Amino acid sequence: MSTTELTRPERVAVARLQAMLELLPTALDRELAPAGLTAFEYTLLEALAEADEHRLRLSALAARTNASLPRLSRVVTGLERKHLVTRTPCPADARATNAVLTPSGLRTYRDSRPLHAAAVRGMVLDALDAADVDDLARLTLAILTRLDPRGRLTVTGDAASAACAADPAASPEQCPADPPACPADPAA
Amino acid sequence: MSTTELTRPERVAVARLQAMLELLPTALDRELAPAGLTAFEYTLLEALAEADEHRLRLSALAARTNASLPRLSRVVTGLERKHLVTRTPCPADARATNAVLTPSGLRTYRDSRPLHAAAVRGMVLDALDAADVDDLARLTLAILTRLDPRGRLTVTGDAASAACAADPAASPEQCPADPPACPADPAA
DNA sequence: CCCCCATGCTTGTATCTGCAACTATTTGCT
DNA sequence: AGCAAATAGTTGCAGATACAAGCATGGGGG
Repeated sequence: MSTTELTRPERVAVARLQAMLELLPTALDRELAPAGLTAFEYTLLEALAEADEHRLRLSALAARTNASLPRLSRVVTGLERKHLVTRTPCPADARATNAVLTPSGLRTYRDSRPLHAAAVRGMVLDALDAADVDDLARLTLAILTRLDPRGRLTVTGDAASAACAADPAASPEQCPADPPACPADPAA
Repeated sequence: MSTTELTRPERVAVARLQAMLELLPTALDRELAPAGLTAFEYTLLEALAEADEHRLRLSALAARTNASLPRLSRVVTGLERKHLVTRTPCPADARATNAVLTPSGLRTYRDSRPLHAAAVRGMVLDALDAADVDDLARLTLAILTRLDPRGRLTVTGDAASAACAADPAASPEQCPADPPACPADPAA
């Protein structure tokens, strides 16, 4: 196992992985297009819908969705233009901004869920049985642990923390909550 | 297994897959940056280096790399600007254009291989054992078969054809060769 | 109390990508 | 032949992203 040459099974796996990396994101976006959303926008709405008060700091949202802050900022601007979210300043920290799901945004998210589920089923899950799904979860976790955007995964090194960063769908509220979770209700 | 709701293991697997889809491509590009290449450019050079006479029609190149023709055209233009490939008209079909690897391009590809291998190892393979690699190959094939860019995979439906389209690294010369492989040497 | 640095976010710029429209060439049908 | 449809590539245009720079606020030492 030299450091330069890959074995044949490795080359096969990597080539297929690369093909999937090339095809899956654009295919997902196309299937979600009827809802007027990109896959990434859907992910944002999902994160907000699951969040307490439907409200999350931009940096927290960026961390959960593995997006850079510049990117997130612009996408949120786009969602604001569509009246699906609003920006509200954080009373506790004037630097921070909360993204808040509007009623319309929540409705859009809920309306899009079946479409999203169908897309994911049609392109990924229908090709796999239950054991395959477990394998997929295992392999992706192993790979994600090595990708480690900043120290979010390896700082602690424990599987729970890794699973948290990788699985916004699993149990988002039990995560360490990167920032101390900005106060939610300024009007109360 | 209703058509709307996903099970929890499914959500976990999908969330991790999505995270990987978000992080892996940009991470690969960053690791390959020292070579002055994007991951996609490297893939193109690899395909040409493995091709007969280091020469491939643009449409064949696009098919092998799962890229759209417009995208490929522009990237090839970029590689031409760097003197890594040249465009040569196909004598047999005046519509077609061959991309040909220059000596400099071949050198660049060979020089970049260790860097690419190290990147792939560091971000993917080192996280997996031999059995995991097999699982990865199996899962990605299953998913790719359902993605099916045009009918390239399912037209025949047999595993060999699917493997061919998904595995340029496996045995590119045994593939059906989408176009009849344009004549190579106009000067001979 | 003030200065320095870290944090949170936004924006300018360059590049990339997809889609659609367009040109040129080949193929098939009559 | 002659014309319609398919194929091969290129390009205009709009939208998206990364990187770097910039701006404002917060948190500590001196």
